[in-house]
Amino acid sequence: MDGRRPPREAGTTELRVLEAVKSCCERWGVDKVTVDDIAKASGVSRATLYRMFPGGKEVLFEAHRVHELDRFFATLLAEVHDTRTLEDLLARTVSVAIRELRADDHLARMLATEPGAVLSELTVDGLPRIIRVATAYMVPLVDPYLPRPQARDLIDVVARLVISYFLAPSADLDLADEDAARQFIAPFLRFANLPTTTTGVRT
Amino acid sequence: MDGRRPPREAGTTELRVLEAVKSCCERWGVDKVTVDDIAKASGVSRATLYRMFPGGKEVLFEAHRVHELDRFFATLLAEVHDTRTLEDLLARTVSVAIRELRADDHLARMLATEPGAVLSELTVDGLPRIIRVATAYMVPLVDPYLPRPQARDLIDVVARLVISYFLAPSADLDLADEDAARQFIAPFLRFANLPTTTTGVRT
DNA sequence: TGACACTGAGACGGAATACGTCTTATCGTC
DNA sequence: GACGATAAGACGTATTCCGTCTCAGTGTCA
Repeated sequence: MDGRRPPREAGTTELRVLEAVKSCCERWGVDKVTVDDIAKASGVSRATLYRMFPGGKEVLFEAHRVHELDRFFATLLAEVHDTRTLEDLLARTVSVAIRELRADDHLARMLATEPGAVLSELTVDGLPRIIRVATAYMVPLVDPYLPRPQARDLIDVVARLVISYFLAPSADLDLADEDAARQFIAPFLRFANLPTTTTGVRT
Repeated sequence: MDGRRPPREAGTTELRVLEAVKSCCERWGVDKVTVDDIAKASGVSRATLYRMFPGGKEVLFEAHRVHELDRFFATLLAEVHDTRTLEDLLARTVSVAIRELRADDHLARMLATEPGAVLSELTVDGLPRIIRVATAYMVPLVDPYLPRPQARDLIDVVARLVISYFLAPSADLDLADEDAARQFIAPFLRFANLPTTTTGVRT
C-alpha cells in the first residue's frame, strides 16, 4: 500500500493473509469478497497471494477454514489435554468446545450476517472437514482409552453433537456446564462398552 | 421470493425499495451492492425496479440519498417550526440537527464501515444536494425574518457548520446544547445586520 | 367478459469486473 | 554482483452485472 517492506518472519505473511480473509468475510460476506480485497487487506500483492496459495480463491478460502479449525482445536486441546479418565476428557471437551464456540465473535458475526454459508459449513459441506480435523486432534487423547476405530466413531459423534447443541441449545441441558456434559456423555461411554469411570484399556 | 402478491398501497413499494437500498448498503457497502441485491431485498423484480427508477442504479441511489435527506429535514422541521424568533429558530435548528445526526444509527454504521463514501457524501459530492434540500425546507421558516438572498446564504453557512461540527466536534463547544448553539450563532445574526433578539422584519 | 395497468420471470447483448497467469522492476541478502 | 522474494501491473478469459426487452400471469374496472 505504501511501498515499505516491513521485515517479515517466516509464516507471518501467510497468517496475515488468512486473517485478512477472516476480516474481509466479516466486512463484505463470503460471496462479495474478491482476491484483490484480500490482497489489499493483507498488504500483499496479488501475485504473492497466488504464489502462496496455488489454486487461487478456492484454495485460499479452504486454507482459511482449516486455519480456523486448527486454532479452535489447539485452544481446545490446551484445556483438555491433562484429563485422566475418558469420562473427564469427554465432559471437558464437550463443555469447553461449547463455551469456545459461544465465545467466538467471528463465528457469531458470520452466523448473523450469512447464516446460509455458515450453517452449510457447520452441517453439510464443512462437516467432513470438521470431523477430520477433530479426529486428528482428539485421537491421540482418546487412544489410551479406546481402540482406534471406536475412538474415531466416538469423536465423530461427539463432534456432531457439540455442533448440534451449539446451533440449537437444549432447553433442559446446558452442555457448557461440565457436570451436565458429564451426565450427557455417559450413555455414549456405555455404548462404547466401557464402565463410565474406567481409566481406560490400552490397545 | 415466494410468489405471493401482497396488497400494496400507492408509494409503498417505492419506500420498500429505498429502505432496501439502505439495508443493502449497510450489509455489503455501496460498492458491492448490485441491483439484484436490492431487488431481492425489497421483494421486487428487477424489471419493476427499473420501471420505478428509470436510469438504473445511479438514479436509484440518488433517490435513496434524497429520501434520507427528506426524512432528516422533515423530522428537523417538526422540532423547529414553532419558534418565534430567528435566534430561536437557528439555535434550535443547529442543536436539533446535531442531535439528530448523532442519533442516526445508519449514518454511524456507514461512517464506521465506509468512511470514504460517507465523508464524500457529506463534504464534497453530496454537499450541494444537502444545501439544496436544506434550503428548500428551511427557507420558508427563515423568510419571515430575512430577505430571500440573505436567508439562502444563512442556511448555506449553517448547514456547513452543522456538518463540520458533527464530523469533528469542538472540544469547548457542544452544539447539541441549545444554549451553546444560541451563543454560537449570534455572530452570524449580526453578520446578517440584525439585532440578535429581533423578531424579524418582513420583506 | 374484455380492455387495461402492473408485475414477475427471465432472455439478451454489451460493459464492467474478477480471475489466474505472466512479465518486469525493485529490494534485501548473501 | 548473483540470487530469491516481492510489488506492480499487463494480459486474456470467464464471470458477473447492467440496462433493455419480451412474455405470461394477475388484479381492476367498465
